[in-house]
Amino acid sequence: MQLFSFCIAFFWFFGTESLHWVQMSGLPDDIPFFDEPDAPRQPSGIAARAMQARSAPPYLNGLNPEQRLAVETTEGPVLVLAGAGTGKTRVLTSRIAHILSLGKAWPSQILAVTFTNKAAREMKERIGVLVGGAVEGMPWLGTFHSIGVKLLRRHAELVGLRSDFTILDTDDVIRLIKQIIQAEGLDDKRWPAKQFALMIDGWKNKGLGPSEIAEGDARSFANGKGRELYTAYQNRLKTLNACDFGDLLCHPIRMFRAYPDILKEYHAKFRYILVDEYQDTNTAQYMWLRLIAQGSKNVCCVGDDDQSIYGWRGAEVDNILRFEKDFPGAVVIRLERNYRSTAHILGTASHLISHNEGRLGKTLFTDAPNPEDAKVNVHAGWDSEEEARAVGEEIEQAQRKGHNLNDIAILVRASFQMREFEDRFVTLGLNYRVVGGPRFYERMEIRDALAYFRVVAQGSDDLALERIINNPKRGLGEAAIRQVHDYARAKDIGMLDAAADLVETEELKPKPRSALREVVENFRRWQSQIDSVPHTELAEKILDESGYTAMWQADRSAEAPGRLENLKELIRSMEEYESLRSFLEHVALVMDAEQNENLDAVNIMTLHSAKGLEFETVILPGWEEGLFPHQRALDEGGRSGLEEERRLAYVGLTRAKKNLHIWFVSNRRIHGLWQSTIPSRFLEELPEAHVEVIAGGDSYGGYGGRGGYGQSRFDRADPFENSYSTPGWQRAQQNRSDATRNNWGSRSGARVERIGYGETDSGHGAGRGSVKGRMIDGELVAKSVSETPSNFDVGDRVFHIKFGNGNVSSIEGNKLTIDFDKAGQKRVLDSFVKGI
DNA sequence: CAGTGTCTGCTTTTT
DNA sequence: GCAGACACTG
Repeated sequence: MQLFSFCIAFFWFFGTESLHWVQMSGLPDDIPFFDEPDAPRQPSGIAARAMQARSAPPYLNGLNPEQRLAVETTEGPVLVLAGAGTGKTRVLTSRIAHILSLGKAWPSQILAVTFTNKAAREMKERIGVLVGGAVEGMPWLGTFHSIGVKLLRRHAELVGLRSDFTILDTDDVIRLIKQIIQAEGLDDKRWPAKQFALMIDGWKNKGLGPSEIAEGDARSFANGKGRELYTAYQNRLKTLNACDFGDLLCHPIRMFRAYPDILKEYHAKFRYILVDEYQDTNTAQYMWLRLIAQGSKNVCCVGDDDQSIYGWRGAEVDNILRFEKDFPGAVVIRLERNYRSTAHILGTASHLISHNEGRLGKTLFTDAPNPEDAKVNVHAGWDSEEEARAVGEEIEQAQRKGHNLNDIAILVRASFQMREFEDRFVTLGLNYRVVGGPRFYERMEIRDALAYFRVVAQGSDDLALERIINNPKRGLGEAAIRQVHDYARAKDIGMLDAAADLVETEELKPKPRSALREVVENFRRWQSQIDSVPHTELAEKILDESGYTAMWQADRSAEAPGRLENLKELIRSMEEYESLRSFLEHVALVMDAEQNENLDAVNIMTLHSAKGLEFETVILPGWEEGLFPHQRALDEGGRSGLEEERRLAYVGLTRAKKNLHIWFVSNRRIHGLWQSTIPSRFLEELPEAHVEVIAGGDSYGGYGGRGGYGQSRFDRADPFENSYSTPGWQRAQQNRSDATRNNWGSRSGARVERIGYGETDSGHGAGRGSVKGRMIDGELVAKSVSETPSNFDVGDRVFHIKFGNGNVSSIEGNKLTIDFDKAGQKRVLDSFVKGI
């Protein structure tokens, strides 16, 4: 491990412009921290005089008064409400630099928590710049999970683990749960492992162990066996010496509660605590923080309640709203001076978010309004094809004017929207990158390779072994694996050991027996080489000798070369680590890979993955009811669901620095069917003063640019006015529940208002059961709709608002396939056509 | 035991 | 409309 903290003397040096860190002795962080020296003394003598003589240290220059207050209020609880683009990270990093330079704490006495590895990495880098490179001196800067791992490795035995426990990812967890469900004699079709994994995740997000979950929740799965299964799962994890992600938070909480003396040591240790993105903390993280923060009261949480968009995965906005109660005497500092966006963009975003209730309230402003700035553009389009076409044209135009594609982002609500843009950009030959797609370490071949490595590093990692025992195919089918599995269970040993035993007996059929023997011998050999062969070399050997590489070389499919390339990349990336084991540790927690930033390309991503980023030009397509706000958010989350969608819109708007384009269309293909849509209610919530309505591209006003047939409200001169600022739009709002019933099939308006509200605010987990009920209900509704025989017959002449005239060529329930005279063959719902 | 047809279901995502 | 999961067959 490279976790050496440097003992740093905090002297100001005469006349130096930046901070100088004097590295004294290398004090490994792993030595018991309670032996650490007290916090460094305040500088005295020459150093103190030098400090007084100086003007403000460089990291304070250029901070605005609020930022500076947030940096300098080091003592006591502080909540920094940092609006989008107000210099949040700058405050956090400067604050750390400030604490260090005043000599208030050693680097190892500061606990700084983030949510993502990316945020942690950025923070490390930026502190590095401020303090001149002593970043390793911050051993406790990391994600909640990575700090959790660190705590657990030290105290594993207190929660019933060994310190070399493995961390399971979602895939492993689901397979494990499936086994448990089957072992209980339950039907794993009726009770999907995936669903139960989500429930467990939900419980762990709340910090609940098997004995603490609500009776109703426990009963809602597998005929009341929920609690039993959860207990069995936890026991199984213990025997496997493994943790899931939730445990990385829950185990430390349990440990701190059970061993107050250990908690005390950490109280003494952490003098300053900082938390980034506080609005995203879930209950477990909150409990964790509360326990640790009982020591030093110097807790600084930074966040923005208006950007809380992860309620559905357990985040509690309440944590940030409650801060002042939780930490009496807290200083609340608002950062509202925005350095990112134009006044029009800020005005638009502020006006939109003001429609939410239950916020702490901030209004962003800019010091640098510029009359030249463009207003926010709202575009109306016919359908998603036109949307993609027009956006493509607009981007090409911007490119011709010399804009970088890298500065442009398309932010969508749901990933299916990306496809249309991708298709269009491919035909245009426009570079694009999809941010946040399947990540490197989640690719099948990478996970397979890692499974091999895991078994070599940890012979008892049964989940990993099961993944690759018959991959490449060795003729070890379900039957043979079951035999090994059962034997291992019976003897309470690992599967690899069980396999080793079994091949010595006559129990297996000859073919599987020799195949299994080879597997065992291979792993035994690799295991024996773990200390003698360099780990990158060993990794290559494993993949070659197991036949895994050969399998992909023999594969003639289009992806095979890419997969081999990925495997090479994996081996290459291992070079940075000291050993196979330290590499695996890294991989378990840091599941992300770098993007190619050298390529100039348009960024396409979801609104969620855009949080924290900024772009010169932002395009927000698909602002239609049902898509954004998403129907399911409304169905399952009721009012709070709508507010979260609005915050998501706010996040989208505030990503833009200069140009912001919002799109809505009147026809979109959803689940393969063309459906009419109505503009998002969020459009109505934008302030007219900052918005300009653009009448589509040149194809606007007619279908596919060929124009002419079909009339709709968007045919008029000013679609914006006519569509949502007028009595007509108001009427549409009132009729929304009817419209959505037609437009969105089974997930629909009227029914939802009856069932959906009030009970699911707590997010998934608890909500799941009731959601399921609703889905079944929805299915029934959908069926009754589709079983209603259509009023049309094959051969009927019909008219469709988008496609014009055509003949019905076939009918399935209420779904018609129609040969249109001009638009070709399409499948549409019968409610969208009229007989003529 | 592995390949081919049929059925299902369909937001957002980190660790 | 399409991907992923599952059931059936050689």
